[in-house]
Amino acid sequence: MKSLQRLRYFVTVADELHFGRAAERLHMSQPPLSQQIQVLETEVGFALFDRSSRRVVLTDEGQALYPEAKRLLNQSHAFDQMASALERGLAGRIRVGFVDSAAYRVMPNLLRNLRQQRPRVEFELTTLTSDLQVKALLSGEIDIGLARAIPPGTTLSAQSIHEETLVCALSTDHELSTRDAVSITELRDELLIGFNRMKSPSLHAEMAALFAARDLQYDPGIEATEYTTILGLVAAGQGMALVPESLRVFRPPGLRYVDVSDEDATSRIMLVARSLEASPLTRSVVEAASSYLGGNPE
Amino acid sequence: MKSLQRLRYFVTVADELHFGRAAERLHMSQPPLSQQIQVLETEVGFALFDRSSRRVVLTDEGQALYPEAKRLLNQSHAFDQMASALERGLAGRIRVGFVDSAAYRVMPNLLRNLRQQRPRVEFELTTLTSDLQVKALLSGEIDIGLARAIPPGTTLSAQSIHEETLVCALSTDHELSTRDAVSITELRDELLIGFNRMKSPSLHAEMAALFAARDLQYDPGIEATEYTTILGLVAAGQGMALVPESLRVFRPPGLRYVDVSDEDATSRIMLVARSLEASPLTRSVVEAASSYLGGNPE
DNA sequence: TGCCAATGATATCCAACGCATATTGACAAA
DNA sequence: TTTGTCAATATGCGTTGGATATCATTGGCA
Repeated sequence: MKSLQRLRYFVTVADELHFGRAAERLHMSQPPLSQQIQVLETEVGFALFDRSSRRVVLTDEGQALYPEAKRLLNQSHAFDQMASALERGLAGRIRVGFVDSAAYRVMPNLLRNLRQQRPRVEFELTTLTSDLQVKALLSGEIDIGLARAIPPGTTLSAQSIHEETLVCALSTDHELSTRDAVSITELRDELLIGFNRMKSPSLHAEMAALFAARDLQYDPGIEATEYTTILGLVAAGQGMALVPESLRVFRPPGLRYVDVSDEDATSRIMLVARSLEASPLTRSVVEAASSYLGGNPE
Repeated sequence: MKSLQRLRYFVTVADELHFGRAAERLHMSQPPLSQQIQVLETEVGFALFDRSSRRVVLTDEGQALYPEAKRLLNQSHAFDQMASALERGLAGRIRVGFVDSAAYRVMPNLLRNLRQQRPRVEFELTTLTSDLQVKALLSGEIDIGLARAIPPGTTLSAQSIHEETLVCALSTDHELSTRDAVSITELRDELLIGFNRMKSPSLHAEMAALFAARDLQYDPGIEATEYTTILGLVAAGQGMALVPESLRVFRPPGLRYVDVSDEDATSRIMLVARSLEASPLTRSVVEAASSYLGGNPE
């Protein structure tokens, strides 16, 4: 097929069975329409219409070709739709990095929401620690991050998308395990398990700040890089830890969660992206994600 | 989408990732190719390629659009295939009329063969007596007929596609029913059941000629318009009949078939079509059908 | 560091294509 | 026979898409 335009002419004439009316619908005059149909007929090698000055009908071949032409025009429309969606950032592939602790509540909820709002966007998911997300964003390996803490002074844009209270995870053997709630100051002499200060400096710093506000030192005796590891160690009786409450879905034997009474004992999940140089797609997805704003359906 | 040509350019450049080579493959020079890509990029509203003077890569959006473009080009190719098939008579819808006695052997075999040779042709089948087929052909109601006898002097083209011997169908009560074979002259005084001479004059005439060659009168006492009716009457003891041997598949109780010894006691099925004014499709199907020539797989 | 080869973009020109207007030709109804 | 309708033909023109020539950028290499 040489020209989609001619095909539109064919379909329109086939629909109207009248050159004059078809030309009108196509916003053109009748003679060139007749010409273009003739051109198409020589292209395919047979007559598409039987026409007298009184009536126009499709030939058998024209009838057989009509649905094929329709299909082609539909496909052309689909192409335009796709191009338009891509232009407005409503379609494409976007790479998302997220902390493993978001995998159980925040990420599933957000993803369900995004898939609904941006059905033509494909998401490529990777779990990364908060600090690795920053690196991956800056190097272009991911487009969006869901991090718990980001270091200050980057060129990244960030906004809180979900906030939750911290709870204290401790062994069922521990004397505090029967309490309804504990305060951070009560943890002064406890053995804490926390994030690796080399691999996750930002998260470590956030906890340190929480303790410093109470003139306490945050100095975990054991360090890990994932919440699941930390919880495993707690269950094994190696110490206690402050973790976001969404981690409560983990209930290994020997482990108990106790509320933390301090108002500021919270952890936020930030939506992070390159502020400059963000593609329309990224911008569009960030916009869709921020309208979600941590709503918690369950 | 405005132009399929531009889309071909896009796909080719995306395949080669090199404007010079792509232009070569497209049998054109490089500058207009660059131009057309630029035109396409303004049409869709975003860049399709990231290009330096050293290397060309698809943008994310270009990558997302590529499969859609491929689909569109595939559909275009399908359209061309269809047009070409229609032009050469390899596709379309063709209306076939056939005598009911061909429904049991000739028509199924022929149809199986045709579907294989012309997979894109749709067949619309109607049973019609030989003489009605002639009328339907001339009025354009059918395109091809499978008839046992056609009147002389029409503008129709006809060729034998299947020839079979006649057998004598008679009641098991009849004295000849135990014979291995009978000759036509032996039927001189028998009560015959034959075709209606008004509704099927050609078929009647053919039988009459067979008898006349032996100085016999063909004068059936009972007339019908379908072989199945005739056989039913024979089984009911109303008389005997000469029928094509393919009717032997009908074995109602009380009916027996006996060979006819006369060499010329045959019936042919003719492939009939309008000789002038035949569409390429009809011509093509006639050609395919005549190559089959009554081969009898079983 | 500076030159060269490779490669895509730009400039300019021209032929072909597709559209418009005006007119003709065919055909059916009054 | 006339008239009205409708598609086809004739002619002219602006736009598009192609070619050739040239420029600009960049990475490799001496």
